[in-house]
Amino acid sequence: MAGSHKRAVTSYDVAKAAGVSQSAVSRAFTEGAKISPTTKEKVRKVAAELGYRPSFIAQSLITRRSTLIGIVVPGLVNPFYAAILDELSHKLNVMGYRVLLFSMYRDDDTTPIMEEILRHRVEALVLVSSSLSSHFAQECQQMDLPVLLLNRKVDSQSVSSVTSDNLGGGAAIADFLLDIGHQQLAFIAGRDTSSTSFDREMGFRQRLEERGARPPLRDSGMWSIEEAMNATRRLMALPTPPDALFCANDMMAIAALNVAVGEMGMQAGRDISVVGFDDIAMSNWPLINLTTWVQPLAAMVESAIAVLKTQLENPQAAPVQHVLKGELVVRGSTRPQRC
Amino acid sequence: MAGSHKRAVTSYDVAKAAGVSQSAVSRAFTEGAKISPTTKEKVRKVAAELGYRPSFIAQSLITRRSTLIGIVVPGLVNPFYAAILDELSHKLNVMGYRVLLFSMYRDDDTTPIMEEILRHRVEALVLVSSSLSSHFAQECQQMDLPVLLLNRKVDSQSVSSVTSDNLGGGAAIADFLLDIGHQQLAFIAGRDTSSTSFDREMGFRQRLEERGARPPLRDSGMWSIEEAMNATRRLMALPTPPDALFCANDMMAIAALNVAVGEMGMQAGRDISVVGFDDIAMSNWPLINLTTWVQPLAAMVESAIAVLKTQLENPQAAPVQHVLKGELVVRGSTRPQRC
DNA sequence: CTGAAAGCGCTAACAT
DNA sequence: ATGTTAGCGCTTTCAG
Repeated sequence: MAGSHKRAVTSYDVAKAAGVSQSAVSRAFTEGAKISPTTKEKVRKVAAELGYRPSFIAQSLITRRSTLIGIVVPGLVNPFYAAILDELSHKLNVMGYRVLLFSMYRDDDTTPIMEEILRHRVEALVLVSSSLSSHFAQECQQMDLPVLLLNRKVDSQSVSSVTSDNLGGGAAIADFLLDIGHQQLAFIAGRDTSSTSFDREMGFRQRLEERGARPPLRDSGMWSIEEAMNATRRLMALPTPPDALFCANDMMAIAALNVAVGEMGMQAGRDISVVGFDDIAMSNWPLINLTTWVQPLAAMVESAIAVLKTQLENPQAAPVQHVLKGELVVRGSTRPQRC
Repeated sequence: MAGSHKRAVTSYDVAKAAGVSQSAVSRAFTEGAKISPTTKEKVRKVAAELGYRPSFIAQSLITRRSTLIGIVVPGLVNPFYAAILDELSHKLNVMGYRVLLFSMYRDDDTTPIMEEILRHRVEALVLVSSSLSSHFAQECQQMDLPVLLLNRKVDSQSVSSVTSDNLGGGAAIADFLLDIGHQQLAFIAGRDTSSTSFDREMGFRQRLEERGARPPLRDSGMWSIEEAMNATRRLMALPTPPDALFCANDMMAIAALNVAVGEMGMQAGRDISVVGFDDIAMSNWPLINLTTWVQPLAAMVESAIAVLKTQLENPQAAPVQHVLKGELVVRGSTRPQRC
């Protein structure tokens, strides 16, 4: 009979086999339940023989706790997201939660995914680098469902978020590039809808302006390797090409490096300076050696967990916006301090 | 009251508000159910106003279908695994399944995770690059739960697996390295427990032997960047260091490149040849430019999906072992054919 | 300490 | 086409 699974062993089956009531079986698998060691042992033994495992589904229905946390990530090709998911899911597992994963493409509509997630009665929802319509934000709030934006924020303060100081990072990079003597800067943006790209650019531009520097050239890499390579090619083909490139994330900076160094034969740190944002693992590899802004990934995940914990304990807790600070790490892709 | 979520809207609430029976509400949300367009509209309107969403939990309990697929990955720092998970979860979502994710460290014991997964009544289980105790293999089979090993196989043919031709890949790399004139080869292994590393090495060694070449030097990188760098340092410090390195995966090959090129100032493709296995995205970057064996990731995921589909339709279907073929892609990290 | 009974939110016969 | 009823597998009063 196609598609028909064998019926799973139920607590009732165990009860019958062990000669006890069904509730005894339940108690045998409930920490701190009133049950004699004797029957507990007996029940557990029979259960093991029969291959009984309490169903989370039935349990969830009655306790109204799914122990599920929904996580939405914008794809996993960017190692930064992969690393976040890795950390996050581990910590959540340790806390006794299971992860319901939704990997979506950047331009997917989140609405159907949100509907799905809510139908699963997740106990909390983490959106990594993606946003939430105000409609759902409101709805989640109404149903006391904790929602957390990680590495993304929205204007309204009604939804919790954990980000790093994108504005400050952009500004520090402007300072750095100016300090080492660059004249013609350029910015390669992520997507226009992204608060992170926006803030990084904003911080960058403002500091440039404050210091009376020329505004940067600009192109968009759409957060994609391919597009960032194209953007780099376009910028370098300009009549007055930039002598320094600030890319909104490491993946795009590495793409720029691949074009400038790999394709055009330039030497990074001499002919051109390239700066990224994130500090993904490979940026530290000798072969890449990218100067970048360190987003404190571990701290961000830690903070996310902390926020989740308080919201889980007290659903009425007010949303919080955490902004963690990062730091510039100077490597070989930028030229040394001018003498 | 801490921790108490607002009770979710139920079909009964909607029924009352819409002046219909509870089953009418159920039918309004069931494709192709016998219900008049009029009441369906009415119910849906009221449901939308109340924010009603059918509970997957209650649905699962009664239909005995969780629409959940468990996926176990050995961490996500290796982009190859991240890419697999990305592909796989997308396709599964499209098929109407949700993904329950478990990211474990390589040396974690899978037993507690397996227990958890089974309690969720997943409809199938995919283990990426990790193995299954014969005990669970048997238990899953008994309960008609499809299990699939992806990028890993076990000796017993009782569990389905999808791999690429690791043996053939290792052999082809031996041929290639010999053909371009290398004398002293070395192999950097993954973990000893890994069938993939084992098969790649086996194919490599056998071909070397067949062609009367010296057996390779050997060290282990434990699938880790750090360890692979250490292994490379050890090998290169030998009295007769190797002139060519075959690493059991791309991450370790890139680590080797980082040491040989970045640290020791060698030029890859001239002073030494390095070959990887997987063909992760970054291996194709000009800055890395790694010669490697292409594991057909898309085809492997496709095949995994196909296997899953048949097993899902017919739980009694016999396990299958799919071995897909890959191909060598020659890039700059190996020296050109000798003239 | 243990069993009986109620019911979590829903689907699927079964009636009407 | 619609309502009524009986569970899905479990936790949790409530008696005993």
